[in-house]
Amino acid sequence: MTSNSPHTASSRGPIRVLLADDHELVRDGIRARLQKVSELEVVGEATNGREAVRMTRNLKPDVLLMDVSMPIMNGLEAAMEIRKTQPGVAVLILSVYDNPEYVRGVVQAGARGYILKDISAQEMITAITSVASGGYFFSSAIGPTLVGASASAPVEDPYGLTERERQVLTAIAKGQPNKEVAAALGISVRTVESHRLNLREKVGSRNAAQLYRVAQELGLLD
Amino acid sequence: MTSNSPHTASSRGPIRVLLADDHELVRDGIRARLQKVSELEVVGEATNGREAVRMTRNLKPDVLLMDVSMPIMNGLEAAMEIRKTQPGVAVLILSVYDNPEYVRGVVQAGARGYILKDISAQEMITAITSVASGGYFFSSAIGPTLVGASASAPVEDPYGLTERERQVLTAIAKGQPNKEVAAALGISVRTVESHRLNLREKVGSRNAAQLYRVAQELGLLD
DNA sequence: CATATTCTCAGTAGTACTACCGAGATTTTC
DNA sequence: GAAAATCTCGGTAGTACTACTGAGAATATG
Repeated sequence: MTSNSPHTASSRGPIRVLLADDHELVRDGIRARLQKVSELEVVGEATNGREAVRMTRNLKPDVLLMDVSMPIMNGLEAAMEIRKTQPGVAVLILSVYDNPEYVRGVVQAGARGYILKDISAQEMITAITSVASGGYFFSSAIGPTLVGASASAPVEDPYGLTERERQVLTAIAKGQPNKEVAAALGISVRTVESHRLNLREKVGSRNAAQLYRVAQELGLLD
Repeated sequence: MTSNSPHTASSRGPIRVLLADDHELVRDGIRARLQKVSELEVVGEATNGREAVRMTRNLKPDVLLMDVSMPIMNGLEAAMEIRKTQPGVAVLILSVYDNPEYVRGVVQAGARGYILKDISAQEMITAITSVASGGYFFSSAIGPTLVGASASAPVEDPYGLTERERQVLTAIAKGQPNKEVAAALGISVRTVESHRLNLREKVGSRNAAQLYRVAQELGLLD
């Protein structure tokens, strides 16, 4: 419950924002957006990671809104540096990639949020307010990533398994030997073995050890 | 980038909030907090999960601010139900637990945020605004959890496995039969069998099928 | 230095799984 | 209504895994 002096609008006036992006056009666009809101104040602009770190030290903004890809020092490296030296500054990462891998890396680097560049003005303002007041913010598009895939998409079956095969696979993944699977499904052990053989062929695994992976991949567990 | 009609303050007036908590005291407290802000409107109060689901259907709030622990139907079950029937409603979970396990479960259940009950009024308002405008919000205290163990925390080993056992387990999880594991590690097949036996004992699984799960749990794969 | 742990390996036996073959019954598909 | 797919089950054989006991060597641990 240790909150690093979260920003409260009433206590300190406007939220001070430092922008970091190597494209002037993008910076201008963001600045134009944020200027419309009185609670936000853009206190500076950096064009690369190193500059962002230095300016953060001098300007002490509440929020650093920073692009991931920048010359000299990228957003992730800068975020790590800032976490170590200026932990009170909330870093909000701006990116064009909705790649799942990125999000994890960004949070690990110490960022407090991750938003995509196609975000609306309203959402961007909300995101800045969120991280300034001590929270974590993520664009809705990358939300499912937080859980680790499998959430929203019902998972396509790339193996073409039949209903019965999925039942057998589920039981196997739970660790049940053929005898128990047979009893549970009311069929012969030999039939279970048949299914097992077909399963291995379809998913391309040599033995039972890997069937768990597939079962999980198909979302048969939970 | 499919956003389920995110709330924009300018377009639809105040954010409509439905409260769900079995303690009247807590509801009163939240209501008192939110009433101070003109952009928020509490449209109803539910005292359990089932009621929350029903009221959500009728009142169609923008945000459902809901406790996890409630009688009849808890917050997680309610969240899952709402995701299926009312995906447009952003569920924000309120909890006293900062348990890492909970957060994942909550997001998997379809919630758009997780805040602790010791949160400040300012933060709570920000959180509601965040999820209403299409984002995900998490209290700062539970932020590190989002990364998912494996990174920041070196993953506690609840089974007390030795280094060698982890090596064997990793190979087994990849689907290698004992003979190959033995060859890879330069030891006898019998030794691998010993490790295998010890592994099953330590992690409590009957056969190889479940060892994959453990390997993954310990982050031995990636 | 005694003790404990880990890693190593073996014997024996039983159970489970894998790899083929074939085949009847039922349902779905064209 | 024929063809294809699915689900069912059996034989035979070989390989892999499980269970239990025992034990030597190297490495911590106290």
